[in-house]
Amino acid sequence: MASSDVWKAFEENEITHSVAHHLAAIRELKDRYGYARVSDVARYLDITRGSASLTLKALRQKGFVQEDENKFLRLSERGERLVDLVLAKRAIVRKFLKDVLQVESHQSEVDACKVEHLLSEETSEKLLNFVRFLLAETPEAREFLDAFWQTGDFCHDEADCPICEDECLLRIGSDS
Amino acid sequence: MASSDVWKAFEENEITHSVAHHLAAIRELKDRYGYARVSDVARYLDITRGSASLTLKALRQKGFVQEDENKFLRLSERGERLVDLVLAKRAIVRKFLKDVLQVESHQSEVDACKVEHLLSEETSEKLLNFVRFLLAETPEAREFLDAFWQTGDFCHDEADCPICEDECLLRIGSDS
DNA sequence: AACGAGTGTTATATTTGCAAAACAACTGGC
DNA sequence: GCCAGTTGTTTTGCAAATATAACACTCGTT
Repeated sequence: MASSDVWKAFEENEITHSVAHHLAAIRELKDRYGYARVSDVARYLDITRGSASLTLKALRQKGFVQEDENKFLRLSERGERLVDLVLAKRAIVRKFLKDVLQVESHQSEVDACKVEHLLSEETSEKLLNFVRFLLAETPEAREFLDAFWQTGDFCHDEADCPICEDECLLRIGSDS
Repeated sequence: MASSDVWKAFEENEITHSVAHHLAAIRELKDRYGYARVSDVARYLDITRGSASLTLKALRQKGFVQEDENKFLRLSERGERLVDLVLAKRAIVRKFLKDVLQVESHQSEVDACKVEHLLSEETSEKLLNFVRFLLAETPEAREFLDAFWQTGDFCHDEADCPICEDECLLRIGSDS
């Protein structure tokens, strides 16, 4: 009766959305200004210093962040790797949404940001490959994309829809 | 200095992951067994009745769920629409991951389940269209997919990568 | 009538993420 | 040297989402 193993996996992520952005903030701030302190992170994320201080303390204890003698923050090796992964996922998804699906730019940003820390490595890698292939200038990719973009709305008819044969998804396209 | 409007949008979702699955449980249980009570939902989701009771009470107050004289639950009109959307998004993503990217089946399930309630309507609709077009038997789609699947790993070279020109994502492909 | 199983609710606790406020330490201008 | 501003920490409080445990109701069996 229970199909609970799948949906409960939602909790079991290495990091939370909030943590991902704390780490990314350090990366970004160091890149841009050469350093990142607690206050800088707080300002960047538009939260209070107290809040940032607590979150970053936890991240220090978990070994993702280290602190300078001058209270300058930096990512540990693990932290760097984690941020690499998260930022890569965000960039891949954003690229896919914006440049392939042609989702509006800001919306691409938001959606990519929401899922960046949730995607598995397998999915991310395969999506990366897919987007790379799609946007490379091979003839197959070019022709396919041209055809796709030109077609606009496709298949509002249940009969020959390759998804609806499994489960009916037409409702999503009809009233919104 | 602050780019905080994007990442804080994570909170602003119509429903949470948990709520999505409570609603989907009602749908599923009614389809399968003809009725859904608090305990049935709890069993289905493998949580305690107390927890389900509270969540469902909130959903009743928000007008997504209604209750029979016999304590049987059913989705309101709004609830039905919401579940339609969520399940459609899950199905679209799963289909895309599994049948296009060829992500392993269970992983597709898990990843789809994690993002189902986070995607915007715009993204979902465009993804739906994309997958439909891709899996329809047009020559462009066929040739493209054949070429893609056959190629396997693509472009492990930063130089001609259409994503890395913007931001370097190669790290994701190299060590995992 | 009484009991046990199943059901639903409530009371209480935990965790997470944030804000607000109080405090100590440092810094730079005067 | 002093004072103002900035920084980092800590304490406290809050809200949301969940969990557990205890309680109350109903119903069928005996």
